[in-house]
Amino acid sequence: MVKCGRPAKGNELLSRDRLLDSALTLFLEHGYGNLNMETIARDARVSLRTIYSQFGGKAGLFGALIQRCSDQFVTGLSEKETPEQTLTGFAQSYLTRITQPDAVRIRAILIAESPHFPDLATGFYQQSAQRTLKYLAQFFATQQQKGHFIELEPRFLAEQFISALRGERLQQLQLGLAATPDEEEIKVWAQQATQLFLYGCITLRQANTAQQTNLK
Amino acid sequence: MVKCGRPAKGNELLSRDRLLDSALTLFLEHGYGNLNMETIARDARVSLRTIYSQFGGKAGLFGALIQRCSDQFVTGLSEKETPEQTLTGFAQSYLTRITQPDAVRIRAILIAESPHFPDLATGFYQQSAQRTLKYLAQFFATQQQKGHFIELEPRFLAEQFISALRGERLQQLQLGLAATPDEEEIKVWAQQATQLFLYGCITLRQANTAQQTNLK
DNA sequence: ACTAAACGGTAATATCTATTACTATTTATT
DNA sequence: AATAAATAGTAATAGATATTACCGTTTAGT
Repeated sequence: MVKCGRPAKGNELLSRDRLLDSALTLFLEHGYGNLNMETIARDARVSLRTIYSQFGGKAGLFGALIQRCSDQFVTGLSEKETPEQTLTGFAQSYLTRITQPDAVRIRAILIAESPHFPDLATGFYQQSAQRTLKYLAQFFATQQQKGHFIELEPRFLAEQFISALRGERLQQLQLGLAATPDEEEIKVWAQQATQLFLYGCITLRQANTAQQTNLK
Repeated sequence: MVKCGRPAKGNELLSRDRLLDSALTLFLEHGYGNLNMETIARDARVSLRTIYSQFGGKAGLFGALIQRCSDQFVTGLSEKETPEQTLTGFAQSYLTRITQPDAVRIRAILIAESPHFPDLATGFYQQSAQRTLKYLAQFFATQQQKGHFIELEPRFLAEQFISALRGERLQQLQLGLAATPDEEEIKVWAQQATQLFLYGCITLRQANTAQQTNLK
């Protein structure tokens, strides 16, 4: 017989967190359709009834999970000396996050289930990608005012920069065809992608300088 | 009672094609896990036994489907007057193909099932993406010899160009958050992405010219 | 102390579905 | 004509699983 009964005061959220942790791990491992509730309950040392009373069912549990980890995908910028350094720094943080196996997996699962959970997909995207894009766009807008970047929609620049960062490697990661890059690989990756992108949107004078000094 | 029995000579492949067509449509609509064999059999006016004797099972049927449609994702280049025109033309063809709802969906399903069908994912990627990237890399290599592009790995340039083309919009499409673009949208999309990319890898003299003439 | 709330554990329910079996039918092959 | 091959249609098999029900236990609130 294991300890059971109404939880002591203060511990009310303990089992809830433990449940969410277990469920996240298991969903990442098995995906949505191939994971059964009993496995979750056993792993979290929680009764099936508790899951249903707290989350309403499998879908509710999955939704709560996605919402809880949406924030982890937001990446901000920290200003450095030059725009290039700022963007390269951002690129490294961003790539480090989204190439994590768990991050790749959660995206894949969400893509797979998005037809069944359209609201969840929307919420996740707004909480993660949209916010990151907003920070980037603000940065580009500011730099444009300083005359450092050509006059294109800041939002467009932000989207294209993010897209340039992802690269083909992320597609391969998503299909399980490539290994998670280590820190050194990400560094090179971030730098090359950022440079290639920059010389397309930095103003001409600076572009010349950068091209002559940084590219061999 | 419906016609049955051994098929007449010449019609042997008829039911096989009809089966594959039905299965493709249904897989696209329901995904892999949410589609049952009975639905496929009814839709294709085929018995369950026929499916199992021809494809071995659900997995075999799915595999045959993916292989049959891999080729449709390969896009080649047709040389135009300038590199920019060539790449823009390619961009339009490429975007037109990969933004088709069916193409988006098949990719999403494959991503979702890639843990269960690693070989299928590998085969699909090699048949489609790898071949397209190869064409692009050859083009960049040729242009580099003519001195039109900076000296970076042609393969890297090809990957970054493809990635730039996809843009954030494709992510949104994959999550079901955006509508399929029409021809006009794709035209703008292709042009903007190509230009932004080009001024990062085209040689300086040409970059200057293009920037002055094509960018407002 | 007493009641209600929240829990764990087991089992039952109800449904869904991949796969196989079986029978009757049509055509190819000899 | 006789046999084998390939099919359609129906039903059976076997297994999985989301959800609910029930029972005993522990703690909060009064």
